Amino acid sequence: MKSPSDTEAAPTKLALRPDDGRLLRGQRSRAAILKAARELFAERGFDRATLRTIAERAGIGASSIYRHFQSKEELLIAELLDLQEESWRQFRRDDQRKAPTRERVSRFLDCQHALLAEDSDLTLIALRATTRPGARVAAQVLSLNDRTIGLLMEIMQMGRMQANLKRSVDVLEAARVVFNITQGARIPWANGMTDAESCRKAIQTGVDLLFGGLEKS
Amino acid sequence: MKSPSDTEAAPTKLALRPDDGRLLRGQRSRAAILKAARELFAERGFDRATLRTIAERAGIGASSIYRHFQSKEELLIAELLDLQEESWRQFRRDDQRKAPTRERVSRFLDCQHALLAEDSDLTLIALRATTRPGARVAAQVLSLNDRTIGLLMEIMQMGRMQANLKRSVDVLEAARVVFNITQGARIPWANGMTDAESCRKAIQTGVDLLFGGLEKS
DNA sequence: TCATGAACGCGAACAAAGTCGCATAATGAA
DNA sequence: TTCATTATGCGACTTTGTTCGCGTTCATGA
Repeated sequence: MKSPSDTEAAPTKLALRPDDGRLLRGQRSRAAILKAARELFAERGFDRATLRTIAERAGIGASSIYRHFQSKEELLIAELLDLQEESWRQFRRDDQRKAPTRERVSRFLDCQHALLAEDSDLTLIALRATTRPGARVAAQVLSLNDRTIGLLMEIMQMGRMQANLKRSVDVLEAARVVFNITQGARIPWANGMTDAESCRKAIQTGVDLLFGGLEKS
Repeated sequence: MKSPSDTEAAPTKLALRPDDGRLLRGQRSRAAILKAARELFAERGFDRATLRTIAERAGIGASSIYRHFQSKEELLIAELLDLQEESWRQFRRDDQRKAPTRERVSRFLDCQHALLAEDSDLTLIALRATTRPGARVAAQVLSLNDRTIGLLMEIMQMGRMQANLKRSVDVLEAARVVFNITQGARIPWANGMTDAESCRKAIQTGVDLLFGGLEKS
């Protein structure tokens, strides 16, 4: 399910149309574009899939894509949003809220990894999008990241309450660190320097390190 | 018929020319390009600085740039390489090898931050470069990252030896985590979501968390 | 019925990175 | 000198994401 723009900073739209009308045509097009894009991204990878090719397969003109998306990257990001939702759903489905925090975090990351590991372009383009300050994709990815961090924070906050973690821990910062560990570990993987499994292990090792700490106590 | 000497041992140059000749012209051009590029990047930012503008200011043709660099991004990366060296030099200049590991790491990161904080494009484009698998820029940045990680590892290894850190710590992984913390913290900053000082604090907080660990002992 | 306005679609055009084939210049060998 | 070689330079061209202006469709309100 998606409702990406709840409040559109609305300049007060003068006349809202009911959900039916010529919007249907638009929705069909949007779906066709996304389908074609996902296929072509899977076949050739993001950079080799041309907007003109995508448009052709979707049966519309290339420039029409911009009626529905603001940039090529947004085509992939739309997919990433869906995938993240899915991974969170999977996590929640059999999450043991009373399990040790470290374990819960670990499972959360594994769920995410399992879905991302199927398509390195998702990671890559999301990262690239964050190097476009001001663009909508950048904001989208950044806000997606914030949601991920929020979920991690939630888990860790619960652990802190249950005296599972140190009282002094700043859960927001801790969640950020965990998130950064995953992001960092995925870069070499997305560049083909390591395989998905090494990436997963790197993430888990990093999390273990963070939980245990480095200093002698 | 032709190019019989194109065996596979590429590194062996078939016909070495002395260091002087028309190479001088090339070196001058290369320097002029870099100078023009740095100026224009500073004036307008990376994305708004056009290769043709850079070429014009450097007094050569746009396509000639590709005799010296493989991509626009490489123009910035060259600068980043210099800057990193400089930051390491600064760190070493008054590094106290006997100081607590946490402090040394902290200082290392501050040195790095001080130089990077002056130009967010450096961070941004370096990150973007890592989303171009196969490109030379990607390899350059990745290898630069590895060097940074190596230095961090060196510091932490020393700490481990001096019983400053837990024996069980995997210093390579720990160094990676520290590095990832810095990378992750810089993304919101480069996107204008936070200022340089918040970025610095985020890094330091993250490192503190990592050193102390999350779990109750 | 007809004007209105909004969402959609399209081809042409633009911008800018990157490629190609050829020209030039400098060097050493014959 | 002359020739071969090689680094450098360049303008025309290609590619590709994106913009623009104009046309089309269609629900609504008078």
